[in-house]
Amino acid sequence: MSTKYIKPTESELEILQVLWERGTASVRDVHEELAKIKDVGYTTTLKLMQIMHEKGLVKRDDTFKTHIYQSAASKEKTQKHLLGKMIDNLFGGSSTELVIQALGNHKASAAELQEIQQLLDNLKKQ
Amino acid sequence: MSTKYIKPTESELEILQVLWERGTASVRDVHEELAKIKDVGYTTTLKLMQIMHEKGLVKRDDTFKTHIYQSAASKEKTQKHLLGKMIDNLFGGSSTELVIQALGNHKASAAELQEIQQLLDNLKKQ
DNA sequence: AACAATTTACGACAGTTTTCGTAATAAAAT
DNA sequence: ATTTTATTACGAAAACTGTCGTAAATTGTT
Repeated sequence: MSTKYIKPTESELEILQVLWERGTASVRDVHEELAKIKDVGYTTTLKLMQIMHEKGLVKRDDTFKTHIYQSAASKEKTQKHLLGKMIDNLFGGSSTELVIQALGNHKASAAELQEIQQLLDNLKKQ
Repeated sequence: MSTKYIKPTESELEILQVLWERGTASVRDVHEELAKIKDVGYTTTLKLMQIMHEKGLVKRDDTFKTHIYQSAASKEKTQKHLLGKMIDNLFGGSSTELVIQALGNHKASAAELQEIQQLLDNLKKQ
């Protein structure tokens, strides 16, 4: 495969977040979401999304004046990639170490713990 | 607290990695470690570490000609911070979702699963 | 003391990221 | 049809990252 993975920047990730949530969205849609959490101009969001399109991070339908964007990669795929990178960079390649840190710091609800338990049981059966 | 956390870049993380491993190190020490895994000039490593010092990412003893550096933050603290950021940015604030992804993708050994199980049992008791 | 080697300091440059203003274009409203 | 509004395109600039060369300062060697 010749498709090289491109790591989204932090701002790009914020935009992808919105796109994943909505499926498809215009620049205006995305911008209004972002404006809730940060102070940024409309054309900044536009430019960012145009660059993301050049990079291949997003696809878009430009049939109509208002272009409609969507993420090129699924949320899961991106999570997997970035997580793998972080495990290598910060946790010496040990996903277990990362899991322990994640569980140790943030407290999960009983239901969430149950979910993890189930996953753990499955892994043990192999 | 007024101490704003500064996110290390990827190159800075490579340097921190060495510092965490060795505790303290000179630029030369760090550079020789990095030279094993990447092709980079000495002054590049030096400059990076100087900038890290300005940012407060590392401390140094410049009593002698050869300055001795060490990380300003522990590995655990940095892991915690970056992990938290990733959970917010990529996993909608759910550490559980991250744990599931991490466990699902990378296979852990039986011993590691046991370790996670133990941690999970502890969490359940609360 | 003179020379060589090591280290830091400094400046510069290319590439990327984030920012936004202005102009051009298209659509909608009057 | 004219005017207003919304959107895209484009260019530019500031900030940051990663790169290294050269000079200055310090230490070590002969």
